[in-house]
Amino acid sequence: MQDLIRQAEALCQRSGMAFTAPRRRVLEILAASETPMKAYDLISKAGEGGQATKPPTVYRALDFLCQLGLVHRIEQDATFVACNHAGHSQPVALFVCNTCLKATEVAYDEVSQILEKAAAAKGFHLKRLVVEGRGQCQDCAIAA
Amino acid sequence: MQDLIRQAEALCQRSGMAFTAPRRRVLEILAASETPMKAYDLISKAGEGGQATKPPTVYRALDFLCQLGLVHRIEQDATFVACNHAGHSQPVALFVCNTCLKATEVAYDEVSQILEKAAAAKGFHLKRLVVEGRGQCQDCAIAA
DNA sequence: CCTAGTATGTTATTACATAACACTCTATAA
DNA sequence: TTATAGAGTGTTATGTAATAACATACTAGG
Repeated sequence: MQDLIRQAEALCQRSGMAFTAPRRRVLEILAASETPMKAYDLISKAGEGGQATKPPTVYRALDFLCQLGLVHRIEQDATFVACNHAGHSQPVALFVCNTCLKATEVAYDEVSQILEKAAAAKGFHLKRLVVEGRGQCQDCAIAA
Repeated sequence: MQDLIRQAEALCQRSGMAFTAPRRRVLEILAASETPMKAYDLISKAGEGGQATKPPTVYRALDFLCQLGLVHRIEQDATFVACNHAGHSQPVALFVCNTCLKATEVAYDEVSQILEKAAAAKGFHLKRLVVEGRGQCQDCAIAA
């Protein structure tokens, strides 16, 4: 997790972007969380201790972090999760466990090629792809 | 489009579910729309002419129609679109054009198998899958 | 030093979705 | 016939997600 922060710093430096306090704070909170978080939980968490934090501050940080690929937004339920593969922004699928709510990240290449072809067959040129799943993770399967 | 309504009626009859007025109304509006619609546009559209329609009425109808596979929810932007392949609820990917906003539906099988395997490799058992894309459709590519 | 660009702080509002409860309708079994 | 269970709708209110708009601060280049 400290790792992730360092990666973020390095990434920002390379691309000439500022890794400012609110951005760091949001990433730290997400990195420390076991499960994806809702924006408003992030907002209240970010406000603990220090000064109150308002929605736009957090949403702006999230936009920034998502663009860098350091954070992913899970569209299904509007939650946010820190990314493992910081930096190399290959497409990833996010699988969320219905029981423990943890997210598993899976890189795919094959899939995106197939989908691009399938889209192309209908004349559609794909720019962005969202692949998400729900189900049961290994730990919860064992526990059950 | 009349077709879709008839399919819906048949589908409901077979499964012993009621194809009630609000459900029909919501499906009609969606089927008549060129592009996916936001819930609140649906709500105000549904309220035109007849009596005012409130959010829960429409959301309930949408839940119902989504469960039957007659309507899809596009998670990226929280819109809803009527489905072509009523009845046989195979997994579909939805590709939305950034220009004209129309949605293209593409069935996939291959992809879901690959993703299931990829998930299984991490011990994850997949139950539901969301595949969505953004890009440019054929018509808009030609126009540009 | 000033000014353009980038980022944050703050207020207010818009958009998306559901909880909770009362009511209606219909089928079925006493 | 009437009771009652189930499914569905109507309505009020509220909860939750996200952004518009504008003021302010920081920093680097002319």
